Amino acid sequence: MNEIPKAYNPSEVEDKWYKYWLEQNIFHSEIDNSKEPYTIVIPPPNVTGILTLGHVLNNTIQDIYIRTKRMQGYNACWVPGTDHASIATESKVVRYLKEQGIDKYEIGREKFLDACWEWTNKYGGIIIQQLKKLGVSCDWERERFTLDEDYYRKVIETFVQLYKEGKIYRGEKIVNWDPASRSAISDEEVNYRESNGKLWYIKYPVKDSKEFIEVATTRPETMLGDTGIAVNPKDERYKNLIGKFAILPLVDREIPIFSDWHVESEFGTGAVKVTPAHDPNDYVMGVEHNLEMINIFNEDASTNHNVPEEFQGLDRYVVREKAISRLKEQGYLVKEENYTNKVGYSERGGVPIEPYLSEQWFLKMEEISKPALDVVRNGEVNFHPDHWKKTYDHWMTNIKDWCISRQLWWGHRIPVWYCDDCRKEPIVSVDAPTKCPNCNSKNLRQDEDVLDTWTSSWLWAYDVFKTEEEKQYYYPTDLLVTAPDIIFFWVARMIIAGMHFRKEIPFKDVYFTSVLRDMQGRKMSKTLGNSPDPIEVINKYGADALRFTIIYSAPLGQDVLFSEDKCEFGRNFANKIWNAGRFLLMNAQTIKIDKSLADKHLDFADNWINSRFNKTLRDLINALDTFDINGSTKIIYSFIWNDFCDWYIELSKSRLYADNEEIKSAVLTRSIMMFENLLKIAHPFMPFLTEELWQAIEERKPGESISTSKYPEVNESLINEAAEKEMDFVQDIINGIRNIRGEANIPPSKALDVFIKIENLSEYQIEYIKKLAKLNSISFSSIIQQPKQSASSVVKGIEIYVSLEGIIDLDLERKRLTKEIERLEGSLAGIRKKLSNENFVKNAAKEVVEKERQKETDWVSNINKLKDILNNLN
RNA sequence: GGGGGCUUAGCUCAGUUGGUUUAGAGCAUCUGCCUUACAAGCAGAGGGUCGGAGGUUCGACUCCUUCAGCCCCCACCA
Repeated sequence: MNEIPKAYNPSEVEDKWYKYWLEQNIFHSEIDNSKEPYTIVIPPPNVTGILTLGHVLNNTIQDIYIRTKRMQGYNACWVPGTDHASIATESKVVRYLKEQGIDKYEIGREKFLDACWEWTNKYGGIIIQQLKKLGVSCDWERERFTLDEDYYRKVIETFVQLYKEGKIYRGEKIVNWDPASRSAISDEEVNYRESNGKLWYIKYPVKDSKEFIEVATTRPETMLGDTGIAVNPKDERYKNLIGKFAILPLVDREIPIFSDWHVESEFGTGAVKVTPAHDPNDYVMGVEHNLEMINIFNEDASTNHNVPEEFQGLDRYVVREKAISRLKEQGYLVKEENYTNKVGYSERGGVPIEPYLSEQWFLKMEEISKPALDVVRNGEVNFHPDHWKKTYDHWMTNIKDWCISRQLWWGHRIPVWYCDDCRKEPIVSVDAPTKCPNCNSKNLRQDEDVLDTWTSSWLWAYDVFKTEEEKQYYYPTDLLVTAPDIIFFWVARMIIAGMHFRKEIPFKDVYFTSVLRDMQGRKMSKTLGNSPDPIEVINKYGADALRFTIIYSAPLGQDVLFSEDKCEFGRNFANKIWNAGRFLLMNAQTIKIDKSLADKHLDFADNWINSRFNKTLRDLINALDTFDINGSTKIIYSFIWNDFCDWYIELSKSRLYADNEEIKSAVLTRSIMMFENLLKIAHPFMPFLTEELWQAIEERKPGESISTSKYPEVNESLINEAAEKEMDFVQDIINGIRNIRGEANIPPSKALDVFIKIENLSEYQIEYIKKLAKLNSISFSSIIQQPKQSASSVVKGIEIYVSLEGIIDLDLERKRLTKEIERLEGSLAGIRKKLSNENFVKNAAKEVVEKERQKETDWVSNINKLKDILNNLN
């Protein structure tokens, strides 16, 4: 290695090492009973999705744990895969076909599914390739897809099992209907958005009277399906009307006026038009009061034949306009007001949902969710940050039955068959029945619907493993890392499934990642175009830089504001490590590496860095254990940059440039060994750079990798307070001199002469101070007098004089000293105030008081010395 | 209407169970440097009465109450 580029170039090394890791099969895990498993299952991205910064954050965190545990000797297994994402994928394919002039319903189920598979095969590999660019160490041999044949079967088996347990039923209910994909969706798939609408006041004539009853509505078009009017039982205004009938304008239907506690007298007019087929609340009232349920919409939310002819076949919003203008013409519209309310949108379809009465399959949740609630409450499953526990608890205790059928084709088809001949009980079976068990008819028809995507992903934590042996070994998994927005969709349901089907928790810890926002705090989204493409960022800054930056800026439980140029931070850090390596390796070309000298010629700098490293390692492991992953990056950063680069390497230079070959070898060998340690602890965060440097340090055996090297262990005996104290002292002296130099703008090329009033300084201390403070000479003795034309500093009671003959600005120096004296006097005043407070002396801990007393004497001494210096300045 | 989170330097954020002088880092700013690892760098400096008010305490960025602002989640006000 003769020429090492000055700057780290990630694009030259990343692909090379990823390929190497795959070739060496480093990420693959097999059952090994001699090792403890450490398992993570990936939150499977949508099969045709592309990588977002959210994925980057979440997969980097998983990779950090997997890589750390792998190096620590665990059998680390990270199972990757993708989700067929029923509705998301299907709507993409529908849109694509539409652009080609092809209609889903015209080509039919089979051809449509062919198109979906084609689409999946075309785009399905993209996100996987992108994840590899990020450097994640998934076991790709275990890659799974929720529509894999055997996985598909598991989903079906689960349905059948639940059906047999009596947990699944079919029923007609109001569901959230997505008119764009013409399917039911679950409550969780509806997003509510503020919308500026109107509140229309409409009067309905009361039958056999001249009176009117006035109602208010945000959705006048639904009046075509009105079958009642409700008022609060206590509302005096309407008491006389209860039991009478109103005549529905435009339709001419007689509808009953009744009372119901759901109605709030204060809102609107206090009278509510009731449309049981198109409003969940009205539905409840409809059932209680035996109202007619008139469905006025087709599946695409256009009006059907249940409305008067002039309104038929129109889009719901067209009907709204038309209804209003008719009402106006006929004098029924009283007034309209601006009104802000929340409108539910389909998460995938992006259009307002329509509450819609239809026949669907439901899963009873109450009973099966109980054990899942317990394990979170009692801490078998831990959330990080743990305040999500509350959210979880609230949802779980108010859980509703889950609508699991979707009027879609891309997914797991519901394993239910109906006999067209006897029309008895539906046949529920994993394998297709050949004949009806009741009448032997072969006229069987399978349910057209598929299952909600999440009925496949809730099995993910264990059914990604194919055999029972593997499930026994790898399950429960250790950690789940996911975005908090799928806590109900996925996390809760996985815990439910784990507890119900395997009687075991699916994972011990759940880490909820930050939500990524742009620098204005807006959520990153495709439509805003404010989300940088991670691959472009990787190409520009490097995968390691992106990984480190995003983790460094993502504190647990808080949103993170991110922009591409923040990655300069990570890039600079990578470059810093690169150059530290470059320095060591360049020296290794001329200085012999000799591991037998590793413990020879130790001085306090060596003891200090060992001490710092072991403390750092201890802190780092603790941070990872407590899921303070953001903190862990800070620990690594400051050790590498400040301790190792700024001080240790700089200190080692004076010994590396001396002429004792053995000392040179000892120092360089040690430095490189320390560097290797630091590469190891940084590796899970920045895998590519660290592998590149680790491989460059020495000739490695074929197949060796830092990924499988042994993670350092804390050696408490190397934690050395004396060495840290000594280092502290030397650093203070150097900083004092540097401050004088900086303040006086003396260029580093001008070597200074320094006098220190101290009895003794070791040879190393002298060398280090000279080197780092750029001194020409250093004189010390306990009787040194303040030289003329010198600047001064008092460090830990020790006077330091920097001779500045001919260049000193006495005014400036006086100012500097005065400022320092004022600073100390300020602090002293604070301490004295404390100490003169009897209660403090009486109540505070003895050590604290003692510390303050010590400070007082120290500061008084420093101040006096500085005052003398100031007085004698000439 | 409930629940949760946030508010510390111009910007983005640290600050562990309340007690090392005058609260830290990175970026940005200013000054001096191409010092043979790194200008993506080195050295130095300036910059914050920790959102407001009150309280607990010998002592509060840290604990409590309250107010204000911002953000999320949940909930059947048509």
